Amino acid sequence: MVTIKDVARVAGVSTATVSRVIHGEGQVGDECRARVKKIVEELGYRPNTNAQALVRRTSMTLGVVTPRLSMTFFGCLAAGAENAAREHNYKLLMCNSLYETKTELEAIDSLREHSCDAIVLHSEYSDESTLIKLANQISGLVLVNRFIPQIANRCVWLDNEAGSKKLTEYLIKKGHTKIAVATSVYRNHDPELRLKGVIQAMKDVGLKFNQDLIIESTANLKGGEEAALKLLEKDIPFTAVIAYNDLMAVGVMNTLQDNGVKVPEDVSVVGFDNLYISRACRPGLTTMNYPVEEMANHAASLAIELSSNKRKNTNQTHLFIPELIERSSVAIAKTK
Amino acid sequence: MVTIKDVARVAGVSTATVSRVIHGEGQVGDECRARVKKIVEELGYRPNTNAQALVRRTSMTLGVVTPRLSMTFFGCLAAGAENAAREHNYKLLMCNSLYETKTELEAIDSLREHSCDAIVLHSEYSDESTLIKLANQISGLVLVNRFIPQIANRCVWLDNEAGSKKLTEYLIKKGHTKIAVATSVYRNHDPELRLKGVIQAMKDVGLKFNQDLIIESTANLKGGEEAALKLLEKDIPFTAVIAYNDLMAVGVMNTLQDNGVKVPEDVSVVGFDNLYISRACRPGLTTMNYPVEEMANHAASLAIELSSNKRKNTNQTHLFIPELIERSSVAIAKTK
DNA sequence: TTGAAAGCGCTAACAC
DNA sequence: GTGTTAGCGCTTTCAA
Repeated sequence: MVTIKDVARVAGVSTATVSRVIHGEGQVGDECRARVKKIVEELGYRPNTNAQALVRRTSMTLGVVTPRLSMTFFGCLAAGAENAAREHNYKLLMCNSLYETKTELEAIDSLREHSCDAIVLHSEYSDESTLIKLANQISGLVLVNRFIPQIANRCVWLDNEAGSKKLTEYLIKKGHTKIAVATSVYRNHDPELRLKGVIQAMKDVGLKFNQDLIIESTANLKGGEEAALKLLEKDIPFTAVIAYNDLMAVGVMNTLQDNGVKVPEDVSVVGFDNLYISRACRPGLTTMNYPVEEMANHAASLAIELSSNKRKNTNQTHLFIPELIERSSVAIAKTK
Repeated sequence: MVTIKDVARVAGVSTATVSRVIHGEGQVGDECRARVKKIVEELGYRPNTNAQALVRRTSMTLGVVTPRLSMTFFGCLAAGAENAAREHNYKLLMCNSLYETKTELEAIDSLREHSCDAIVLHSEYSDESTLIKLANQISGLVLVNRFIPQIANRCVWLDNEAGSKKLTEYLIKKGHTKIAVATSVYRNHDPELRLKGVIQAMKDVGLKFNQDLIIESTANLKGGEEAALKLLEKDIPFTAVIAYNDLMAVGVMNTLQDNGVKVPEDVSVVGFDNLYISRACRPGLTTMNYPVEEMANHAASLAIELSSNKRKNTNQTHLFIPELIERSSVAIAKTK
């Protein structure tokens, strides 16, 4: 390993001078600068970031904590963060929290051991007080999926409720009044907010939402399949189903079709997130776009700037609005 | 930030003793050990990993370089690596190479600056000599998708050719003889190997492969759609199409069906990878399982053990065999 | 414009 | 059993 000392020795200067040349700041004579640069090149010298982090007390790394990297949604989140990190010349440290508060906290601790002071966190289960405490301790911590008023400027979030409301209004405009909802068994933030949006939209036009048409299931393909089955068993008429997310929606669509229910002719189905899968399934799924990658990019930049004091903590929040993606899974409601 | 000195001062011992207690090795008196442990707890002391990395010359981090984290396949790869990293108490440093050799090399350089000496690399475009050189420089470098004989023990790979052959044999057994192939425009390793498997399987039973039935396109959903269109235009009879991967296969299936071709009644379609999408699409896609997560886990462990000399470099290679996943996209060939 | 030197937080001989 | 000490590779005053 070639160190700054090696470069200094070969160039016949002090390490301080080499350091100045490397960082392009500080006064260095032209001739000297050129010589050092040449040696750096020849020797293939690259500064050791651990040593730099030690003395600078910051390591130019961005930590990202998400539940599970193998889920497309979180892969996209990580990709967005990576992008921002690269632009800022930061490295990306990744941790899976596996949907557990304990693992999540451990991940953050281990990130801090690495002097990693910019952190983007997607936390579903930790409670607000824990998160607030954390945010107050770590100036570069940014949440990417939740809004907590006390730390508004540290939240990059999507208006789930408004999105869900918009989606429901779209369905109502198409004549749907008997609307079923396939939601997540874990009724935390997002599921609850999205459900709220549905109910509000219906209430706004004087429709009353039938609570019996709420089906709880796991928030994935299989959960969607199971939800559709349960729904069919109930034998309550419905002309549309709003799934918590795209994965569930596809499961619902498939099972409905397998049971002779035509989508969208008999029943319309919509999802949320606009994952790759919503383009691939048949019929193409109408859904709300969740600009995760863009949001993660924004969150990562924010975290980096906050942690390096390039941006001061204000009261501004960072709200994104989902937009409707129309495909082919919705039709005018049957009037019978 | 609380340092080892703080702990030492409060506990009335030297930093060496604290260090011994932290790592549980070296002789320390029981009473003293207990006192130090208590103080560590009280003060919330956590060792600074940058300082540790500096003196130990190794940073307990695993670097993973893949083309693009937002692609499901690479997300799964990263998840598998994360798992192994966690087990070894390593951190995970992620880089996107964006399918470019230059970015890839930069990523590896920056990983090395971090004293990150265990690296898992999914490289599609770099040439063998570059990779061999790299592997010889970095003892903890492991390739996760290629086999290069000179560095056999550093390769964790899937037998693409055998997998593709097996898949083709399955199709032949179902009576298919007119088989089309939708392959990637970038005819590097995997696509070439998989194509080879197809041709070999047919040759083995005395069938000759019609080169006109090879369609090149991008290796994603859209590419599959385009490939199907081109195939239809050619107006050459075929009863099955083997797509380079699941994404293409789904595109092919959808476009075929949109054009009135029934899958699998008229045409059978198969993919490769066994991504989530192959379960979600209709009909369910018959495909070869690519155990990425497991392979990445293995590769990461190997990289870590190699870099820390816990395992010595042998001539053993690390080969995985894909297995057939039967779903509903294949039927007996029509005899007409 | 350049160099000397202190020190970031930690580990590991070596001494006692 | 425990402490002293010399660095790991780098940055950054301060002095020249």
